[in-house]
Amino acid sequence: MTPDPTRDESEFLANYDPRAYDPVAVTVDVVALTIRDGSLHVLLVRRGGAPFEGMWALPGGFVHAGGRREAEDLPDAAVRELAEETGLSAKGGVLGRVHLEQLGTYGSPGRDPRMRIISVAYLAFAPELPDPEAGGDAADAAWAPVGALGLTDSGDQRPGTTRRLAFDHARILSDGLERARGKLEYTPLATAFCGGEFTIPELRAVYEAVWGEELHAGNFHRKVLSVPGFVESTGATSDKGGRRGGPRPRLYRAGDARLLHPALLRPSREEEIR
Amino acid sequence: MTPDPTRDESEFLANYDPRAYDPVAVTVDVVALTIRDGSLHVLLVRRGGAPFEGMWALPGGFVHAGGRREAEDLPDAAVRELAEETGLSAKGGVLGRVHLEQLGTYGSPGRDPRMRIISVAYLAFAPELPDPEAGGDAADAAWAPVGALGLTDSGDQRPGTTRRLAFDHARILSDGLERARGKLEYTPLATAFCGGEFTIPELRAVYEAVWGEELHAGNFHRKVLSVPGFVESTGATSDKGGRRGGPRPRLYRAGDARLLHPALLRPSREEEIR
DNA sequence: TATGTTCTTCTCATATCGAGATGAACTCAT
DNA sequence: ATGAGTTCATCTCGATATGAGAAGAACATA
Repeated sequence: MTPDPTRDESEFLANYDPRAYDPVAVTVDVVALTIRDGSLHVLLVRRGGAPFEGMWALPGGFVHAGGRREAEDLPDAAVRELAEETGLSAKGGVLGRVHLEQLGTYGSPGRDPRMRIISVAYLAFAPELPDPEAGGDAADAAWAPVGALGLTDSGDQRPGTTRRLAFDHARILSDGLERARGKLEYTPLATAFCGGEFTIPELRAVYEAVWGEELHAGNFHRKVLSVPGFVESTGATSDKGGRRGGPRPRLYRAGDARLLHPALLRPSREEEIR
Repeated sequence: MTPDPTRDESEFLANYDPRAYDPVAVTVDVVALTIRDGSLHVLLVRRGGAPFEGMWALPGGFVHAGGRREAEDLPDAAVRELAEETGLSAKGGVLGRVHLEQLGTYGSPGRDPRMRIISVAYLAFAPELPDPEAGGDAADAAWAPVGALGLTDSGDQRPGTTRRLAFDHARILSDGLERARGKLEYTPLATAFCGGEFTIPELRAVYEAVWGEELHAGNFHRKVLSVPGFVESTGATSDKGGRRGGPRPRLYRAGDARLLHPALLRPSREEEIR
């Protein structure tokens, strides 16, 4: 995409001093979401050092920009920090199936007391993962139920919430949740929260956990099967019925659709329209 | 959002050396879109210096991070660069009504031959604006018809295109166009391309220019009026008929909706679903 | 075995959409 | 001034999608 510099530019580059620009650092932060016990959880680490020591934060850290270490791309930095701070291995299995997308960039002056820091936030959807193990700069790491973090619509945390989030991470998490809620409407990404094979009720549980409201089981079932490419049947049936009874649901896997058409709109949008 | 550092942290900050991190610079680039003569145009500048001297690029530049100059927020930097390089004044009038939103961040190693540069791209929707005047680092500035840039789906430019784009700006522009196309579906942002008062056919022309396909006039009319809060009537009527005839259309202004419900879906989505 | 739960498929009324048609209002060329 | 062609605004009609509810079969648990 970027052509090689011409010979004229080589001369220019030889005299170029990167230090002539303002000092600024770039970090990545990851909003990693999963479903545990039927409710939405986010991966958090407890900070082992200043600033905000002892508070909880999104996993993340500085991007290797290319000074002493080898330059790494932004998504690679996100996966590396996720692995370093939580022990969730990127190799093959565990992090292999996660969906990773860029969420947004947060760079207000003063968002980090150390210096001017621009943070590129990533959003990850993962099926149920094992408990994380703290590493790197993290004193602790855990899946935290999103509902217990007391997030408000404005991106703050309600007073009295036990796990306080460092920096502007409450805002980043709020933006990530809203993005996730929206993406479930018009993309098949809910399947990224499930394993390789799943049932329609399991898929419905994902929607209910992310959207925070119950859905009409019959209509949801009809809708999922009527959207082309959303899911495809495996022919098999789950070997167990539901925990509280009911017939054994059939098994499906993710289809080849990249967009849901027509979309699966959440019921209670009326309020947020104006 | 970010609490003040505690006393412990003040001590930490006193010993903190920003230079310990890799040298990296942060820039903003702006994809400014408008409708001219019924087709979609993007604001471009011709580079006055290396690298890529003489090629066209999105307006943008380095963020004042807070070293010698005062630290500025990212959206402020976007507006400032837009004003500096194109002469479109940010004060009050011209740039006052533009919609600005963050598009994404581009930071692959090697995207800029000078050093590791992380670029935060912004997307701007503007009503018809005057011709820009080159300033700052720009040798020239102009509204370029998007259709003449030979953009492919993969974010490259077709060979033979006259105006070649520097850096990865073809990719950024492609992403911005796709974002704009999608936003028109479920938000009332098409009104940001119109003036304070507009007619339904003018609004339809915006959709047709951005989506690149003709719409059914009757159904579009019914849809716009049926979505609550999309437009509201001024009671007045345009003083002229269409250029090629027809009755004088009625005038409307933007309503108070922030989301279109139900959405206004583009017809030819079938292809891009898989 | 009895009871309650859940999966899956229907039904039906309502809402929305795509395609086409119509009449009135207007511009432009003759 | 007249006629031809264009466009606005509204309506119709069939096809499709949606929300709410119902019903039967399969299953877990007591």
